[in-house]
Amino acid sequence: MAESRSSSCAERSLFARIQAVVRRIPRGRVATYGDVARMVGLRNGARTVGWALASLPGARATPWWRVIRSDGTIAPRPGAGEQRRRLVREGVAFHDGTVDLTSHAWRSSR
DNA sequence: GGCTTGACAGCAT
DNA sequence: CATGCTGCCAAGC
Repeated sequence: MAESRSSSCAERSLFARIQAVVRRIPRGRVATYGDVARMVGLRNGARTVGWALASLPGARATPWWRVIRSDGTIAPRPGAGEQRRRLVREGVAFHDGTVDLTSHAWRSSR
């Protein structure tokens, strides 16, 4: 295989791919960084996903707030409070500051 | 070219 | 249950 990881038919930057995946998350559901990473083709690129979301130009229509940690907690970053507020507003149930992934973990059909 | 940083995940202590 | 270290991927300097 000549292709390494990039330079393929759909040469979309990880940036665009990650955004696309995050946009696919239905309202009232959440996904973890590791899950999103796998959806874009990375096995352990959870950090890469964080990098992409952190680099978001302006969020636009990217529901970054639907992306949380694998523990069901929210990253300790400025705006985490708002993130939790948005999730709650969408119908996500929090349990002692933790999202109930058992009920809200979004499973993409790959 | 290589080192550092970053919205992480998983395992060991 | 809390803390620490390592592994992985990409961008910035």
